[in-house]
Amino acid sequence: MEEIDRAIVAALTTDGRQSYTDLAEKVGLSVSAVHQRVRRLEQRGVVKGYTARVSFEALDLPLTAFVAIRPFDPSQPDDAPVRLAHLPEIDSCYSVAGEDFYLLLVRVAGPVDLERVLQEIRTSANVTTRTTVVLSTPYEGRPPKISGEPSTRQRSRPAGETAGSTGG
Amino acid sequence: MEEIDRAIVAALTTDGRQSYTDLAEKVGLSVSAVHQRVRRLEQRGVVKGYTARVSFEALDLPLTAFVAIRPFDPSQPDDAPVRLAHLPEIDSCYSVAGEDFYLLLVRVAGPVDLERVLQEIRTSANVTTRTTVVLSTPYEGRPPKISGEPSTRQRSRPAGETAGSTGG
DNA sequence: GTTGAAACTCTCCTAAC
DNA sequence: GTTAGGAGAGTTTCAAC
Repeated sequence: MEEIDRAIVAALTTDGRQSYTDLAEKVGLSVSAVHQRVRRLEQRGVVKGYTARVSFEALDLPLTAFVAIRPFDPSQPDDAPVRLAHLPEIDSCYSVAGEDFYLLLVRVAGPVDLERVLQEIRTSANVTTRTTVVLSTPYEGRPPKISGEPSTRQRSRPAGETAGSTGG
Repeated sequence: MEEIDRAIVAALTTDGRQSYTDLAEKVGLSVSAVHQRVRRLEQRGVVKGYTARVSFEALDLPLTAFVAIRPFDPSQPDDAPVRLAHLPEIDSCYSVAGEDFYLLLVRVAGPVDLERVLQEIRTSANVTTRTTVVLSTPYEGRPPKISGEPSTRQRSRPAGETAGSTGG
């Protein structure tokens, strides 16, 4: 992807609601050009959507924790993500390498809710849990690398080949 | 916080760029009323900003990993977050309870970059690392609980007392 | 705290270069 | 890629309830 597109994405990650006028000024293009690039980024799925950054403390969810889970019976079908999807306290679910199967990020009001959610996780997905409580969050969800020129970066597919493109 | 404000926050978390017209229709208020509530939520810091949700694969950052760090010398001043802030590959930094001091979420292009970032983390903050590679992400950054009525939720401070309020 | 209307800005499309 | 124009929609403020 081009450098100017990365700059647009970085700007939209910092402020997803800024006007195309501001965006155009930041990346040094006209409003029309920026508008067209943003539409293309959205169509290509590079920009998947927009969301508000919220204060979880203000939402009465001051306690964050990571919950590593592994199944009681590893031979059973592994559908923990779908079995846990109904729990609104789970912010994110990562399938991970290592001893654990999944790593969950949960946000609750306090220890009492955490205990309840852990019980619900265990019973819903038939798993054991190992919980790491977050004490503070120095930073979270920072904008991705603005990066002008990739130097040491390896590629996952041969150069010149693009996924899903047949020439149109 | 009121139920209607929570509904607004939930809607903005799902789509941070929707118009006040749509927002008003969803929560059953007029456009002006919704607009005023959103402004108050922003001023109170409940809504801290807006950001684009991006595809890290499309940004050539397909490899996500959790990096748990702990210092070589625990007696040294603990300023790892600031010493690591210059690394754009670090998405989030959590101070955690347990054996480790911090848990980092990093996003890179591949194993080669991961190795480089790990070395930079170790040298920048004088820490050891234990890395957990993310294989896939079933879901991430889900909207927080919409919640109409808190039942089992405990409070972190006495009812009727609000932080920073002296009567204004 | 809510409503409705007016003024303004921005988005979005079109056309020509 | 750029500039220019313009219709429509959305944002923001204002006065009144």
